[in-house]
Amino acid sequence: MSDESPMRTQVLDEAQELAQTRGYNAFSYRDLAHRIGIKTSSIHYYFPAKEDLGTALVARYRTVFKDKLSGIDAQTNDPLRKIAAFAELFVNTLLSGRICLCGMLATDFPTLPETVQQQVQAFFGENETWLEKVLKTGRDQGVLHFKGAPKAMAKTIFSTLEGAMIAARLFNDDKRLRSAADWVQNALSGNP
Amino acid sequence: MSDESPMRTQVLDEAQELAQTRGYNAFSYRDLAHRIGIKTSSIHYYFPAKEDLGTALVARYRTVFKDKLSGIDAQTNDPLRKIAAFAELFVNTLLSGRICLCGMLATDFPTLPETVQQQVQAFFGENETWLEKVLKTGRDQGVLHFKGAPKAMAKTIFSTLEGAMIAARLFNDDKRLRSAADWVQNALSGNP
DNA sequence: GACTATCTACTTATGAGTAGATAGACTCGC
DNA sequence: GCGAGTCTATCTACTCATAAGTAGATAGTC
Repeated sequence: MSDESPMRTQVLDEAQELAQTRGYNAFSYRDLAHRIGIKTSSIHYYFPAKEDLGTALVARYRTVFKDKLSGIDAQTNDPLRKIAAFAELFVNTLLSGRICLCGMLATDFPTLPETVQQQVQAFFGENETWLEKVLKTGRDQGVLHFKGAPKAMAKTIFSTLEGAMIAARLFNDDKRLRSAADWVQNALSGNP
Repeated sequence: MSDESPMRTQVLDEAQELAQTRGYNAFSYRDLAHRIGIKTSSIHYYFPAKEDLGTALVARYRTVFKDKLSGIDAQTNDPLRKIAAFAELFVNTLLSGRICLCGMLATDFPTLPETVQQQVQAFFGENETWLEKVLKTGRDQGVLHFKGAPKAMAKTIFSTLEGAMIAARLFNDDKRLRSAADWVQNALSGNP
């Protein structure tokens, strides 16, 4: 039952898609089993309880996302470009017909097992810390312009992107997310 | 079974609280019945199917919200104050331990009955139309400053507030929503 | 023979919804 | 002004499907 088992990965993949489109409470082991073509008991073999599946799901998502942030850092040093690339991650997720996994789970929050709640909070924290650093550096360099603490600004930007994703899907309109992302960049770059 | 039946209202009240805290798929007629102290069949008497309950819920929410917008319009003509009062509606909801009903339902969107989906979209539309008008007037008067179409700006502001509510609850931190609201106002008022 | 991965077959609880009984209030004709 | 029927709101008692999880058989692999 190694972490790299193809079946385990497939279960996580399908679970992630369902969680990103329907939410934590709106998919079941049954749904997963049907999609994959196995029995629910086989899923219990890899993830004894749904909590285990949820935890593994967000843990993997966090890892993948951290790698993407590292990718951005490796790609450019320009703070404004970093913000643009960050927003692009969200646009790409939306274009694949999904919402950010942790955006979905954040609305399901009170119904989640505690270990999953902690993972979701950790995801938000990591992203906001990354953004904070970019914002601070950018302001120190004089290329980004905003009032108040970089941490507060980071939280607001992250919230805006998460909210815009949800609204964009509601109307099946990517432009909503795009224009939210543009607004953020415009405001930070100090344009009127 | 008139719309003003106290029991019907109580069912809607409890359902709304559950929907605003847990989401559409995470509450049942059973939960409702337990809370109120009646049997599930009594709820079916007022709302034959969950879809009926969901539709009535959002319909009522829209009406209440429209009244609040009218209240703001009656209270002030200053566009910036209107925006502030609008944001205040969200803060108050959050302080009562809830997320905007339609923010919750927007993430549950693909799992909702069609009639409920339409209601949720209508709610977003109404709010954004109201905001759009305020933004347009404000810019024409020279008191609000932003690039692009008022409609696009309205959508972004609304998304930001919805997203910030969700994130604020995740960390039980009202300040997240407050600082998002402040940022919106700052950006619109043309401060750096 | 132990380990891995899967299956069949089950349990217990829940969810949405239906059928039909009942008790009390309301009303209409005599 | 009273009784027969009707309406309102609730209940009991079900159905059928699903959800999460368990026990234990089995077949292949190391």
